[in-house]
Amino acid sequence: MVEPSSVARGSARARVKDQEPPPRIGRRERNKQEKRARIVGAARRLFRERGFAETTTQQIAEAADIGTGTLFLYAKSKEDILVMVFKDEMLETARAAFESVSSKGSLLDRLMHVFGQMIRYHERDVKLSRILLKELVFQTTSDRREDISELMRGIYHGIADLLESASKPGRFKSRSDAFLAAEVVFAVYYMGLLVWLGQDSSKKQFIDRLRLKLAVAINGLV
Amino acid sequence: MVEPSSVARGSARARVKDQEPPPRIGRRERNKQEKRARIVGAARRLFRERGFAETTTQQIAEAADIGTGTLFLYAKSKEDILVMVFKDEMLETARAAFESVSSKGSLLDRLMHVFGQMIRYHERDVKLSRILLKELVFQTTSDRREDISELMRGIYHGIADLLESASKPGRFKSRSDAFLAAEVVFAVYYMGLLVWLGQDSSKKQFIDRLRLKLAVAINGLV
DNA sequence: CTTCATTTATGACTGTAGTCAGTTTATAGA
DNA sequence: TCTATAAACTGACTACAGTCATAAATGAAG
Repeated sequence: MVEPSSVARGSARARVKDQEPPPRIGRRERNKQEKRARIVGAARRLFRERGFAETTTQQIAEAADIGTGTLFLYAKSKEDILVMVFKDEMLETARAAFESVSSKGSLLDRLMHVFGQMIRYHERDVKLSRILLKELVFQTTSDRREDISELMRGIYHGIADLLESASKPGRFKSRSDAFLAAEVVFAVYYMGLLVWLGQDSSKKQFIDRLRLKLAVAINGLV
Repeated sequence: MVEPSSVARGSARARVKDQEPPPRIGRRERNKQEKRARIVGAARRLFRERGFAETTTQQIAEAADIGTGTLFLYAKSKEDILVMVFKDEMLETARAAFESVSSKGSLLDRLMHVFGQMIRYHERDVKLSRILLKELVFQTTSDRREDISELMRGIYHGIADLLESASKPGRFKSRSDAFLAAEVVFAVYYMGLLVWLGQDSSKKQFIDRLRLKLAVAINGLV
């Protein structure tokens, strides 16, 4: 932007002379990826530092060193940016939560361990997580939908694994049966989480109540 | 507004002479209520006719014959108006659904009857319901929160009644036990609804899957 | 290297939600 | 009745998300 084009060309030439493998296929693609990364990075920092409402798309664009219009080539809306930014972190959090679950303990304990980890993640920035979770169930763009179903698939698989390993062999006729049960478990968690983040009631109360609800679900309602 | 004050005074006098009980306490209050009703009426019509995004707050204010600024004295945001407008309809729908449930049939059938009615309500305007349900779990203003917990209480009570009448006497130690189970049931319904409204997958598939999930929850996960 | 077509980038611009300083209207007290 | 105080109202205004016509960059073909 400030840099004269001659200098830019020069550095490009220099790069070709260096030992890098031929960047032939996809300079465009690399530029795009790099720009996307800059956007995500800048947005994450700003959202964390100032909050969602207090960050303007202008500021994000500026911090990512791109034009305002360009930002909306990478995300359809401000909310879209939010999901784009935190989806990976959430997926990673979920993965770590499932990995760290001990094979000992009851099914309920294991589920609570997993959800406990996730809750701790959201606890770090309640205000932000609130908006994030609200947007997760309301995605318009197909790109973002793909992100979300990746996240959901991961979580459902994890829960289904837990359920299968804790129930007697014949309980689930198929994987999709276990998936169904996983959806039930997740629904209970997610709704509770939304309500907790909405009103800031105490974490302990939320956790205790979640445990009770999951126990009810596991053992049957009637 | 257009009316000269003398005429207004005259009519006030006339009213006093009539048989109406002294309207002393609260002319202001009545004006407010009337204005609020106009806002809700106008907003409902416009949202239904044109959709949420396509309706501007200016249009609502105009249709309700009030200034732009006044609108935001009655609702904190456009989303707030949406909830304000449809909360009553939803409560009424829920009430009717619980009332029309037959005392015959399994618990699952009865639950599905209730949810079926609610689903039919949302089916009328998927796009609008989608935004509405998204906002329901994300209310900022205390007024709106009150509205929503009224709605929720109503639904939880209804479900709890169904659960209690369908289980053997000692199953629920207290009403709050039944409430807990009701929350589980509702979470499963609500999450399913959100996903259904989000992607427009077929209603039949949604209903079938909801039935399966509720069966799983009723009989226990493991 | 030089077209040319296509993809990507840009920032001035637009429409709208929400605010606020100033005004009007209701009520209570004299 | 008139006056003072507080509540309710107002629309010009502001700030910001998102658009769009135009420009630059890229790569393919000659």
